[in-house]
Amino acid sequence: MKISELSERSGVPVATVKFYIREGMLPRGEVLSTTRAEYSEEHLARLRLIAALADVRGLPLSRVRDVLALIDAPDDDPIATLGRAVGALPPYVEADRDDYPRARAAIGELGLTYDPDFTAVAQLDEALRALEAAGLDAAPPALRRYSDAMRQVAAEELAPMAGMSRAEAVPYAVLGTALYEPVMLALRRLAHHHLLVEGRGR
Amino acid sequence: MKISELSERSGVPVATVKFYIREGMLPRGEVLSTTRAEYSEEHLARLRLIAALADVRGLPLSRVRDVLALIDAPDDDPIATLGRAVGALPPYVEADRDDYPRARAAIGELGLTYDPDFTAVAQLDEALRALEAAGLDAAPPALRRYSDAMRQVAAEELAPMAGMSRAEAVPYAVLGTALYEPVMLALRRLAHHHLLVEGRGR
DNA sequence: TCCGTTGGATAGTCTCGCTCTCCAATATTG
DNA sequence: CAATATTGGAGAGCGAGACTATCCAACGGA
Repeated sequence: MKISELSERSGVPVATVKFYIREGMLPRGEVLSTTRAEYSEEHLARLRLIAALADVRGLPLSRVRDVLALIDAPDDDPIATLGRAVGALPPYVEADRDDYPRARAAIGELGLTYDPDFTAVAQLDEALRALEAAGLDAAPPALRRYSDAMRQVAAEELAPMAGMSRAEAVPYAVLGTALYEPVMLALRRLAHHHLLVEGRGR
Repeated sequence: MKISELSERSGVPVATVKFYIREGMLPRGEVLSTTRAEYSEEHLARLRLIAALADVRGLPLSRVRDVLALIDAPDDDPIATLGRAVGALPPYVEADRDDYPRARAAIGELGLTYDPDFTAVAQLDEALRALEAAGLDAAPPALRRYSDAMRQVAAEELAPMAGMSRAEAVPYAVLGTALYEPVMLALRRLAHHHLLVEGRGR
């Protein structure tokens, strides 16, 4: 297909497609002549992935680039690759330290694995710091309700990955992490609403 | 306290504090003389709230303003106020339509309350659209694992609100929604990691 | 007394994410 | 076959957002 079709089918303006190509996020189409280049279904899928991360999740393009780079070149350790890939998603923290006291304590009490190289540890530490600063309860007992629910969810989510190659697993896991998060958060808010409305109605 | 102390205790640069005051997000201190103004603990709390929403959650200042406005002037219906307040948090959607087919179907099957005025409905619809576009499973059975977990979490979270006045409840609910979300997401990622590492170790 | 700090206003800066303009070459249409 | 439209590609330009730097007159502390 030509660039105008690619644009129509993805909903991304032609000028923006060109911009993504220039930025190296989307490969150039196969050049047929000076005024023709052919784009494949793979280009479309890639473009939709970029749009999903950038528009739906609101990732800055620099983060989208990071995620794409990890998808393109997963290294030998798929767990480490996955860790870095989901680390590119919000909330953004600089993993500059190697000691995360709040997160370490919480993770220990909750029976999870503490690995300072995994970005989620820094994210948790930062989130707990913010809770404390705002005067909300950040102690392990209050966190238990979240960790129990999340372990259950995580176990069900990982089941489909059992039969995948690592080349398939990384984009799947990144997309899944990125795109199910808003679903989960919306359902939490809807559950609050449901409980409040129900409580008032009676 | 003076502005320099306010700045130190909050970690926000003086120039930025001035900027927030100019933008009307933070009230001016009580003017004592041409070169002195007195800031209270409430100013500090407000500033920390702004910093939590803007820095930790990465909200655009326009959204922070929306949240603050709702905290400052909750209207007569606390549930509607709460709905609009959490609607100011990401993910951002314009609630322009009044029909959200995917969300409506999912909410119906999951036994929740469908209310098109509640922003989370639009957020869910958008999130499901993105899932479909990416080829991931957005059907109600796949969503069940999230809704079950979220209902359980939501019920435990609402318990402390029973004894609050509505003036207390709105900021509490907004802050809680905003600040526990990253905790929950980090724990989900940690649970994935834990399960993967554990599975590999054996 | 005198230097450093303060509150307050204005203008400047930097990044991001496009979007606009241009161009020559090629398709398409009448 | 001529006239017109469209294409791929490159560069510069732009508008929003969020600060940040400069300036200034008026204090206040040593």
